[in-house]
Amino acid sequence: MQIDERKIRILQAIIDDYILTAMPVGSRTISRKYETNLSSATIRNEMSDLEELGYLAQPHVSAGRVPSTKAYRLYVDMLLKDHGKHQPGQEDAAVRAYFTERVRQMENVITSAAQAISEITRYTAVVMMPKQLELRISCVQLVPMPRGAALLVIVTDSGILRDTVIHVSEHLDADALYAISRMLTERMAGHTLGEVQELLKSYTRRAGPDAQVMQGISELAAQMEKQASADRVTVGGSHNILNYPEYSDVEKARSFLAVLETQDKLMQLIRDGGATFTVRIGPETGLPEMQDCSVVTTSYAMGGGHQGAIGVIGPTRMPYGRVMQVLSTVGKALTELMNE
Amino acid sequence: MQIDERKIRILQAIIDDYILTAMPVGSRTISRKYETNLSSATIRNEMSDLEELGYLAQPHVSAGRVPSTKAYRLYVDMLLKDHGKHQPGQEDAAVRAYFTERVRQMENVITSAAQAISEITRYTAVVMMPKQLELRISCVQLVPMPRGAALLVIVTDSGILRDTVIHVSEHLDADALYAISRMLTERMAGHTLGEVQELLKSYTRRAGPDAQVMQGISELAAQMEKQASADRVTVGGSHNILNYPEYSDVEKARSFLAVLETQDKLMQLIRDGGATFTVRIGPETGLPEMQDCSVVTTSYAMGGGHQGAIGVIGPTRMPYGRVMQVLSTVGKALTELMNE
DNA sequence: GATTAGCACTCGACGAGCGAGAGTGCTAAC
DNA sequence: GTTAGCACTCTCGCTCGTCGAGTGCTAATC
Repeated sequence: MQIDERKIRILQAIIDDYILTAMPVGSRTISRKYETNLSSATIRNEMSDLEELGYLAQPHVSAGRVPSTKAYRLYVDMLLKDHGKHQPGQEDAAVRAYFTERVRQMENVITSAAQAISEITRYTAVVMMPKQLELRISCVQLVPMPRGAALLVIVTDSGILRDTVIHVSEHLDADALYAISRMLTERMAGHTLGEVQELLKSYTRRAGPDAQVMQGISELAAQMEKQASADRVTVGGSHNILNYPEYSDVEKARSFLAVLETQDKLMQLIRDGGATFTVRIGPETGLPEMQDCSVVTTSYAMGGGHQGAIGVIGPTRMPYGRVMQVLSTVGKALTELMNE
Repeated sequence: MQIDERKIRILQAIIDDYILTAMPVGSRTISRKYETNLSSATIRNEMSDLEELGYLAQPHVSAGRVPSTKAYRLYVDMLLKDHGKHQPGQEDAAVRAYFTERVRQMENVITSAAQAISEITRYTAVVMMPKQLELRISCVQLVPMPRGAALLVIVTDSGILRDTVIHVSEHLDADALYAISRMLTERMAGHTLGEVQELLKSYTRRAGPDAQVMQGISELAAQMEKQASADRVTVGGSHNILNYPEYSDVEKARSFLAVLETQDKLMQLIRDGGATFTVRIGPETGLPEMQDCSVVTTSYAMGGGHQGAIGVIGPTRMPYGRVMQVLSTVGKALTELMNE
């Protein structure tokens, strides 16, 4: 048996309705709401065919039909084909506004992006920031704090900054700290985090008034390098999942949330699929805990040819079109932001 | 009728068992596990008295007893009285280690603290950072970025830092930016955020090569002031609540999580209760959504006489002793950190 | 040959009814 | 004051029967 144009139309209607209601769809529903010129009996025959072809499943004999993974696959593939002629949707401007509104600080782009996406889509969002080797120091600054403490700030050329509190001699006043900062910046600017650590090894060995400072820098640099040398991933709106009836079981919700807290599983979920959209449906995610979920991802460009990824995780029953629209808009905005 | 020492002992046993199991406690359980020299019948009589006194309730006639709000109140008040002689518990060192391990960066103390507390206690943690009027600028720094962009960083004396990306003239190289940074810092250091904004108003009006920079500073300062002038509160481990059977109903869990996302309700929950411990049990929280929850809070000292608050939210059935122990330890550590 | 009306059939949801078990309250004895 | 004994109550889990949604099949119609 072959799938023809009418079968596809009906399948689409079933998926649309199921996405809306999360309830098995009956033949009468389709005949009344979508294909008004066909009787329920006809739809029934078509549905029976579609089931035989593997696109539909019945939870039990007297329930309506539910789309299978294969059906979603078809549905998404059709969407993806259309998506080339991505018309800047009605929502586009709103999404963009909402997103840029939220992302102000360089340091928090990732987090803000995840939050924005999750709030717009009402699903769970993940944003991945690729590892950055070769992070170069741009500026080192000691900021005076009360009682012999100082805030040590290191800024890199890509706008990542870290700080930590260190102890310094009480004799050093603001001017002295400033002088040290200038000296440090001059000496370290342009060097990678690794080089700086290497450079400082000799210092820390011989004791001296600056030893504290140098050790602080060394530690902070090490920490920054460690953080930057791994892909980092943030999650936004993790408990949006509770809004959907497929997760009205707390146990399921918990195992879902557990996955989100496991870095490497999360990585596996949004592992890069190329420049354009990737959609993993149900079992395609590769995680048994995510059987009923789909993951839609796309990428954004960081400087230096690196690629980050953003994605949405939700029930397989997801308005893929809308989600892709949002992701695409945010992805573009992120790319611009990173390279502006 | 009066409550005597034995009644209290029995009540305590009931509460302890209920905290452990979350199941109504029967007379036989107490007689076997806690008061082995008394028969279940005796316990039954005592329980009947305790119920009359308002300390116990029965979900239904043939179920065991469940402690009432009043019972928890008594229990907690006794704990609080004992807590003066706060023996540095066995866990103390571990908690402290775990906490300091997590809190490295000044900028993220609040978030890290919330996470640490929630991970240690397995409940939901809230950390409040009091508003800071009079935030003084300590340092302004422009860090070169590719293609006519620069990262503007402002650091305040209390270690808060914010950054934003601004456009600058392409003619300005690293040295020039550094010179500007020095000039800016010299001029602004020691001034409050408000003053700086005032100061800059004149600048932004007359156009010039620096107008971009000045406007950037002004905007960032405004943003920082806005953020700092309100009490800020962060939540950690929000979905720990799903681990407890009283929230096995998704609807309840959702309304719980909704409260956590509402700043002012959250504020209301941990609004300061003085230097020492405050425990709000069930209805005492003042929020109908939190009927079955208790909130334990304590405070930590920031510089300048300001007080922040940290707290734990969990089911009324909570090991109050342990929670207070943890909060006390973390509170002290925070105070030290803030004033070191 | 495709579409449709009609009808028997299937199966889950829901409520009623029942027995088992847990735990109580009361009484009488110690 | 404490305890053993017993009748009583109420929930939980089970089965059973009814209701309704939705199907598949057949025969009639376009």
